[in-house]
Amino acid sequence: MIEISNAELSVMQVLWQRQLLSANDVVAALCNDKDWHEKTVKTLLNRLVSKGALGFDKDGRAYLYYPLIAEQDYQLQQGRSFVERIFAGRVAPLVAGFASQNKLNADDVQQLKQLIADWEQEQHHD
Amino acid sequence: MIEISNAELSVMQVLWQRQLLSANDVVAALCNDKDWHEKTVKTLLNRLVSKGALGFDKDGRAYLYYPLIAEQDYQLQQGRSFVERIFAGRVAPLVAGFASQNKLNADDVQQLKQLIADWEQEQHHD
DNA sequence: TTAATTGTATTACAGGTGTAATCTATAAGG
DNA sequence: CCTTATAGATTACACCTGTAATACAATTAA
Repeated sequence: MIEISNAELSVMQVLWQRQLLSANDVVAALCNDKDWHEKTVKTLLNRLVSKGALGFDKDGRAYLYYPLIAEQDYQLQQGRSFVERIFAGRVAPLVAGFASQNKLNADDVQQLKQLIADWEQEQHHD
Repeated sequence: MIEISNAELSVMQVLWQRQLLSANDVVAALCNDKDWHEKTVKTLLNRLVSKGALGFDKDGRAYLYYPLIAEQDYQLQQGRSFVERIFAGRVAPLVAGFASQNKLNADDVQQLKQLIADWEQEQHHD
């Protein structure tokens, strides 16, 4: 499994949102929030290419980067391994934590209800 | 915020389960599953003490270790920061991932329903 | 009382990470 | 053509982490 570090993840997130960006595009997108040097971002791009997380097409001298792994896949894999490590594999206690900190909103609850409904439907139809 | 590494976390988990264990107790508890050298576990104990995650009482020449941070606090903090990083702060998509991989069981669903009921109760009583 | 054992403390060392600076090759400008 | 700016490639460097080995101190055994 490809391991993506924290700083690298920020770069991936830019490219998950809009693909085929040049290094400078990525720098521009990131340096709004982050206070990173251009060289830092280029290092991260390089490392991500080495790791097989990004590919690129050449556009003259510059590269246009794109993700080689889908954000959803990454989220699934990370979610599973995180919940495994920290919550012994049970997701409900994590949600309980959010609830206890008032970090659930109506949207979340709506989505959760739908998930539960679907799950029960699935059970029933077995 | 205290940062606890992966290997260190395994040590913390032993001490969250039973406090006031000697280094050898921790080694014994861990070396059932993990294939770690005794020295490795002692290094981890040391690092955790340095980080302020563990304290100890002396028992003669040996130390008896105990956690200085509660597992629940750690879980809350990690849960929030993980969901923030990977899921833009929304917990429902993480649960959706579990559902999609058939990693929800009846217990989880029961707990989630209860959380939702409590949440709605809370809303209603505002 | 000296030697062996056993706890903790210190040191080791390679690979990953955050955070760049420098090198090198090429395209663009004069 | 020659110089400069600029793209990616290579190198840097300190700190963290996984994974111990070695050093030191005190207790126990002989």
